[in-house]
Amino acid sequence: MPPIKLNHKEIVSLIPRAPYNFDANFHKPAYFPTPDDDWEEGIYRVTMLWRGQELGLKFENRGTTDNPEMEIGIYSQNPLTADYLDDLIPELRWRYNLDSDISGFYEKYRKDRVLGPVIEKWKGMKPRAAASLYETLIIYIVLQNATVRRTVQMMENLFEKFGNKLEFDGKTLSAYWEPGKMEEVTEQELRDIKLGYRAKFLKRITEQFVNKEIDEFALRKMGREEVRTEMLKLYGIGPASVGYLLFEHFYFYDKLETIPPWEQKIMSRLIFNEELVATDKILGFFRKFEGWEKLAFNYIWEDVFWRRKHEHIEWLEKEIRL
DNA sequence: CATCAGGGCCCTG
DNA sequence: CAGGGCCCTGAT
Repeated sequence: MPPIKLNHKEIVSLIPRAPYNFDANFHKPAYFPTPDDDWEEGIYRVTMLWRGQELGLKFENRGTTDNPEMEIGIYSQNPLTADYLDDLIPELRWRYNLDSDISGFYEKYRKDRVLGPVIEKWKGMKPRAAASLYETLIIYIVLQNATVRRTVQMMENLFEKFGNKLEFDGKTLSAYWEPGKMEEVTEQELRDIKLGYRAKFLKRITEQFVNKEIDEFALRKMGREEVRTEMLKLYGIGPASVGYLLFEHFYFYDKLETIPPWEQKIMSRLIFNEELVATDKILGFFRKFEGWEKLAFNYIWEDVFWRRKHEHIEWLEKEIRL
């Protein structure tokens, strides 16, 4: 299938709440790569499926961390109406976390021995959902019990089978699909593209979205515990996936409760300079960042993956299993 | 060659 | 609440 050309373009300008670090928010070096987006300094391109339309988005940095501004090129196959755009903008503000206020975090921990320097370096960095809840759940399912290479393989197979390719601004990127498209296939067809036992999880979750049993917009208004309870009802979503969802998708910055083994190894090195420290001890370290435990964890985490881009860190390479 | 664990989760006893 | 099984892949 040749790519769909998105020849119409609208431009909007948005001002995030300061501080907002453009590159640290659009590019997350700790994530495995997916074919739906593309980053270079100051420019981020991504596809988006919104209200039945396939879009190409090009974000360009037009400001600074303390005085942030961005221009967004919105590419589409057919012209977009003013109503459509009015509805899209708030969604972009949510997905790229333009509005949440993290100034309290900086005021409190600016002088912290461990966190202070990292905050200084990455001021204005936040988690961002980027994708819809359905799309994010697919990612968490294929992450489970798999190495990065295998996760990448599964995502590629999924995009190949269900997604379209969109061409805009000289690039071709893959787009996600409506749940209905995956609903049509059998579990066996999903197994055929090497999803293994995860095929059942995806089928069941897809069904729940097709039947409109999950309302992402209602979830965004709920409190943390309520969201946790709702997400745990999803077949194939357990405590580890929920831990990521709460922070990365629903922007709860507090309550660090569990540390998966992989993160435990890396945090042991970063904080205690030891090979392996008990999770209780690591949790104890983060307890002092009350109300911001997850965000504190995330700053230290993202920092080492950014460093990895231009610095060889031997022990880290061993932990990143491809 | 066979065996095993991996950015988990479900189900059973 | 502990432990087996699960898809597939690369490491040993």
